[in-house]
Amino acid sequence: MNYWLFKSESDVWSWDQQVAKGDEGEQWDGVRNYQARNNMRQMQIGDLGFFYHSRAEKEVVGIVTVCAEAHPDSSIDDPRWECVDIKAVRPFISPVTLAMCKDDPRLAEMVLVNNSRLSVQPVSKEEWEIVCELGNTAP
DNA sequence: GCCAACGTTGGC
DNA sequence: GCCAACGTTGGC
Repeated sequence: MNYWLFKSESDVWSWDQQVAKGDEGEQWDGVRNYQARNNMRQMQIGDLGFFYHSRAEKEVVGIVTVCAEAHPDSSIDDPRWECVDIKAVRPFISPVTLAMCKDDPRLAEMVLVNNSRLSVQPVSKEEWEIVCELGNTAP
């Protein structure tokens, strides 16, 4: 059981759109970065992830779970790119902003804080619990 | 809207 | 295999 973080600009694919997909979920397509893809290849069904809105909001807004393991990305005709399917689990009671993560010394090693460009990233169990606590949300 | 940081591409 | 040029991301 591993933890991850998925980034999306809310005007491209938002948490509300993800929620609207329900238990069916949606493929996390459009990733064109090898590191991000490799992270998705390691995901297993049942892994949990944060859903993060980048650019405008810069905050974690919800929790998702992996509901299909890595498969070819149907949005492009190029076998190099794969993606997983994710579905919404629950929203954060209060969103956790990037600023809050940067302000918390326990999250100094978090990829979100250190490598702002990676769009699919691993989260440690400790970081997972801290961010959930900051958002008053069950881990 | 700007621009720094980063990743990718392609010429050599 | 190197690296300059280019495109994109995402914080500010």
